[in-house]
Amino acid sequence: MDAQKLHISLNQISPITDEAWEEFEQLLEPASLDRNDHLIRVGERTHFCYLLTEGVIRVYYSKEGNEYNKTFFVPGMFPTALTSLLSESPSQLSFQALLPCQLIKFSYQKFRNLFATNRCLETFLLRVLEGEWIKKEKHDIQMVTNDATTNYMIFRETYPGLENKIPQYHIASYLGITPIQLSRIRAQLTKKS
Amino acid sequence: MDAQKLHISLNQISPITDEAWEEFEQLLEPASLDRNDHLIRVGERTHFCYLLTEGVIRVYYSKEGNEYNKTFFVPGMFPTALTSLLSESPSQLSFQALLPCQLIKFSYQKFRNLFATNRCLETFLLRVLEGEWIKKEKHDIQMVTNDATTNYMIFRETYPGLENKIPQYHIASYLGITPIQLSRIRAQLTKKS
DNA sequence: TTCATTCCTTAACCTATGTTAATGCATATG
DNA sequence: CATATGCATTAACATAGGTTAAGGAATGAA
Repeated sequence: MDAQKLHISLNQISPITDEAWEEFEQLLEPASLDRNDHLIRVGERTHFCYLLTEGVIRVYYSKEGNEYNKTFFVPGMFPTALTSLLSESPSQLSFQALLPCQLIKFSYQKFRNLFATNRCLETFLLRVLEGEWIKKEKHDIQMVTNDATTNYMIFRETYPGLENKIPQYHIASYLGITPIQLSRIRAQLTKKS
Repeated sequence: MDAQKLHISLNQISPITDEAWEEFEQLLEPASLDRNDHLIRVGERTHFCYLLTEGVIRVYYSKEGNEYNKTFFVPGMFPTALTSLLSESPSQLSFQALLPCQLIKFSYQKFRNLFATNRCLETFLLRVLEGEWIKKEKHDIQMVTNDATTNYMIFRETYPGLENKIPQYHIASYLGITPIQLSRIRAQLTKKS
């Protein structure tokens, strides 16, 4: 993805002036991950924001040896450990590439330094945080109020094509069920149709 | 709660200079709610931030006639519809007093207007958002990785004394189970001890 | 006091999901 | 090619939790 396309794409979230963009553009660096590489591991700190342009990343937390997938990032999203970044504390979550990934990264600190002269960037950040918050709230409501079958169907709509690119057990973990139960659900769905 | 005590208390979240406090203090207004009154109903917009000084407020979402308790606010917390406030959109959540409540409220817009001259207030807001985010993340992890019995015991530690002040079915809803199941859990816990 | 309302508990039964284990099918590796 | 490894499926059984329904304690109103 070239810089101009990126500017247009980010503008849709919140307008960024040409002057702000010129400064911001200086901060951008490409990054890439192999399959199964970690972007961030639990307990690590991060000082970068990321934008995913290619691939898939899962976010998960671990407890007593088990892993729980919390969400997936697909191109256009920001696979950034916000908690860690904002509060300068170790991440409670891990971010792992499930497919080879291409990203654009930039220093959060340097980004913040631009706020003084470019208010629109601060507004942009707030918009992103709002968006994440709203998305999370919606997702939470969904997960609680629906059964696993419904959530599986919503998953398929939300991430078209993804179910064929990653192992089923990652999807099961995301749905809060075992791979066995997911298999039962899939069997039942194909039987019905 | 008088203004000075409030300043000291908020200072612990993020420092607020005396000058900033003097301006901020002008915005504060008292508010109160009777038991079962709503602070915000789903679909409404809000333009105020609230600090709870007395009482208990539940946050819930509704779907197909059912209500799902998401969290409880106790004194010292900010029962504010952040999503609605930040993005100026209707709230997806409702806020209801479960006991008579005393609050302090202030206009979010007027508060933001102070940012230009008092950077520390903006930092304060960011700290609060961070805190909410981190708390939510921790809570989510808890709810997913534990069974209902464990979460019930955590509830009792997190909100000491609360379980005797509000109906059990609100607690059950918070735990994601029916009042019947909560009753079974309680019976089992007393049997064991 | 009596009656109604609210809410907690208990029982009986049912369903979704977890656990363990066996099978089979890919794909990778010697 | 033969074997190993990773993953999805299926079956059999166990358990947590939902549903319906009934009863009883507390509270408030007539």
